[in-house]
Amino acid sequence: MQVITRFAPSPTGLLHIGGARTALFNWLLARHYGGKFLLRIEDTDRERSTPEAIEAIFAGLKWLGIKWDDEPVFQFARQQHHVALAKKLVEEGKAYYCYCSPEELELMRQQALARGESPKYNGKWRDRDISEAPDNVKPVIRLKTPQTGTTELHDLVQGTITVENEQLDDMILVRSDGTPTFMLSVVVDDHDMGITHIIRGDDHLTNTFRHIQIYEAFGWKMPQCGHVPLVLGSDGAKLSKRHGALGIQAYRDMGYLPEAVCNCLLRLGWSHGDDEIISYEQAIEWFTTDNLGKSAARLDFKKMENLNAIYMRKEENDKLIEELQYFISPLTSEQKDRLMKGMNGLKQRAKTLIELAELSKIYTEDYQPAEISNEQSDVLNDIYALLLAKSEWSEAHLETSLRDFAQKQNLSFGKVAQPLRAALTHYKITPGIFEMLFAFGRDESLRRIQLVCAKN
RNA sequence: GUCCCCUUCGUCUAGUGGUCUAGGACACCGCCCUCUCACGGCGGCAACAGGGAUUCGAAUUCCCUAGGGGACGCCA
Repeated sequence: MQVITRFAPSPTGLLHIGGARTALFNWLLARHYGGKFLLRIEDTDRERSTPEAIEAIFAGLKWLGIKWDDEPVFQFARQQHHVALAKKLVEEGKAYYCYCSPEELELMRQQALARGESPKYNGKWRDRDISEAPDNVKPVIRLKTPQTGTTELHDLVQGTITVENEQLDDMILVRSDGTPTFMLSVVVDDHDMGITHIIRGDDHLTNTFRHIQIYEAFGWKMPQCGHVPLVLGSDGAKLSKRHGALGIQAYRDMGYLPEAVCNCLLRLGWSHGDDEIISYEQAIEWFTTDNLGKSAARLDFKKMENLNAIYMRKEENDKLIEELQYFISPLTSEQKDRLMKGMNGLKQRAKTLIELAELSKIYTEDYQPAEISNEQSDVLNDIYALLLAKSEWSEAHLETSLRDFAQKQNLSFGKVAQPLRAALTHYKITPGIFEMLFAFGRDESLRRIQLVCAKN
């Protein structure tokens, strides 16, 4: 049997970190088993669904490197089909019309609450004849669910969970305005799409028991479910705007690489022994629901930064320069050339692309001479003479010459390096001087040194 | 209120009855390397929520308590 998973967000806001992790898990599971990963946009809430949100979902997934198979399914377009199936259930006696008004239901809930019961529908129209229906109320369609016994879920993450059927009420399948509810649409769509495995947040856990009852009413096979705990904010509270319920786009804007974000998300609630740095390929090879954790995890930006730093160091220099373009103004070919030559030293000093962009100013900004002391100026004059005589301009050769020079002058290498650094750039934190000399090139390096010498 | 779930270092986690005086990673601290800052290397700090029970033996099984989370919409 082919494994088919899906990610089914509602386009009512940003694609946040929790949703991204859910998508990642489903994608990895499908890839692991050589199956399919489908995307379904649950746009049935016409009030809150927006084209911008749909676009943000597409863009977010693409950025993360999560590619879905086939065309996305839009749930709204399938409404007629959903309703038709609900009506079929009514004909079969498995669902019924309910004429309770919203006010009546609200009262019902409050009364149940007052009795210490869970606030649920009391089944008023379950066995009542339609002839008793009031004229002024448009009915909803409710599922006739079992009132006794239990419903069992064999969850891939949580294990077997049992709920008393009396805890569940007759859920609404079709609203009084004739539109299907989420409960109905999800089940029908998952069935029609051939979904075999669903990984989703455990906020859906109780919904799943309702889904099971709908599957049973239709006589369909229930997909395998795995409910993963939610991602919490760094303070352990539910994610809110304050601590990271940001759109995935925000992580890009903070200068993180998608590989690092995915790696970080992967380790939130999933593990493979002591492995920490896990490539997409390895994740696909290793990912199953067996090692998904059961407890909620907090998002740690320090760890995300650390991972990002690791991925940046591993990244090819030209790729990094490409990524950098997102944060800086267009580069001239000369600037690009310098950056290429100096990137090795820069990328191990930055944790994010934003920091890298900041550091890269050493090579891209206009030159500002730095201040040096008279003593340093003397040394610098000698260095200038030394370098001027050089035709070979490799890092290794420059290092040999300058170290040799320091030794002959009986100077600690710091005494040589400091004025040279100051002459090349006014930045205090920089890559090593040999790399900088190399990146700037012979002409520019000498020009800068000479300028400082002349000034003093 | 009712139901469901969770609980190992500050954080993410390994751990499925004996190999645990509990391992790794991030963070933090110290040392080394060193031309600044980093990278890197070495070392340190630091946890089985509490209480019972089962067992020769429990982080691992069971029960209770506490804490946290989730769900209870004509939202998804």
